[in-house]
Amino acid sequence: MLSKKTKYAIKALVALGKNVGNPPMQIVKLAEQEMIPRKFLEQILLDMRNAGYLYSKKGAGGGYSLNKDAADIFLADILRITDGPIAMVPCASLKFYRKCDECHDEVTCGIRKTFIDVRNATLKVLAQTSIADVIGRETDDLLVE
Amino acid sequence: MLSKKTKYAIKALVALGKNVGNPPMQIVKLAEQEMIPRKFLEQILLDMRNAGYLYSKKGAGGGYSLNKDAADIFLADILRITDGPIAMVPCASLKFYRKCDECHDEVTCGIRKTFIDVRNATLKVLAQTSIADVIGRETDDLLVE
DNA sequence: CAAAAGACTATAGACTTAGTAGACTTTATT
DNA sequence: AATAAAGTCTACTAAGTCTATAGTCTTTTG
Repeated sequence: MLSKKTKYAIKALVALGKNVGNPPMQIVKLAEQEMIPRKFLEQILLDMRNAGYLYSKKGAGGGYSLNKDAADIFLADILRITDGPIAMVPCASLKFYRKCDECHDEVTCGIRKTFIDVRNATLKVLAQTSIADVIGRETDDLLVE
Repeated sequence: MLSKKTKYAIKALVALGKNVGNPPMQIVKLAEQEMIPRKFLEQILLDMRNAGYLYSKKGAGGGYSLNKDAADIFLADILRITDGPIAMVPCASLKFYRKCDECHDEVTCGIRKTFIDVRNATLKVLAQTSIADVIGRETDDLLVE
């Protein structure tokens, strides 16, 4: 399951993506608008900022804005910051590889092979879906009608 | 991340899959062989049994054996028993659907749409990979050489 | 009847997640 | 220069989940 942290992160990025062109958005406003606990959001935005996805400005008139094009921020990268590995077992992880405690012979492990397939399938979606795509999909239905 | 419970469940099923044709296997033996805490394994096997995947026999000479063909036991079903939903968000789950706390308008939610894609991609692998497949893949490398 | 095995329920401890608190720093405005 | 508006950073707490263990009960075999 996706953590709330990750969901909040995506929602915040989506909101900031829609805010492009306007002055930066304050944490408080973002928190209210997206119904995210303020201090929790604060931490999440910090992480996103430290990872280079957000630009922040202190002081009066400050706030947060995207530091990259929304089309260049991919869900896979966000998930890795907030939730860590995308693979379901550490030994199948691309970016957070770790030997499984229970595993004796990794080379012949049938479980591992299967979960590498799962990881690849998941990544095919998440590494290609950007915040811009998520925003685009929100209005899909409206466009069709 | 897959829980230990799920990993143990898969390992146990694989071991029992290899044991087909022999007398049923006792919990203690299975636990030792697969290095799984005995009482924990006990619970897991019970779950699998109650879900119809295992047959158990009490008393002297008793133990556990598969109740279905290893080719008819799919990882997706096992994961659902041990870890619950396969989707990363409840609102994208096929078997454990639940509205997301944070979600206002599910119909136009771009996040949901993306994670339905992820779920489908994951399921495409997990719902088609059986315990027999996992066993088969263990020896893949040996066959190639 | 005794021993072997599984069935079932409860509980404890460790870890993770979600959320809160507070003190500090930078910037803009007056 | 003073003040207020904002973000930064670290620590902490509460609740929940996961892993594992313990103990008692039931069934089956010899």
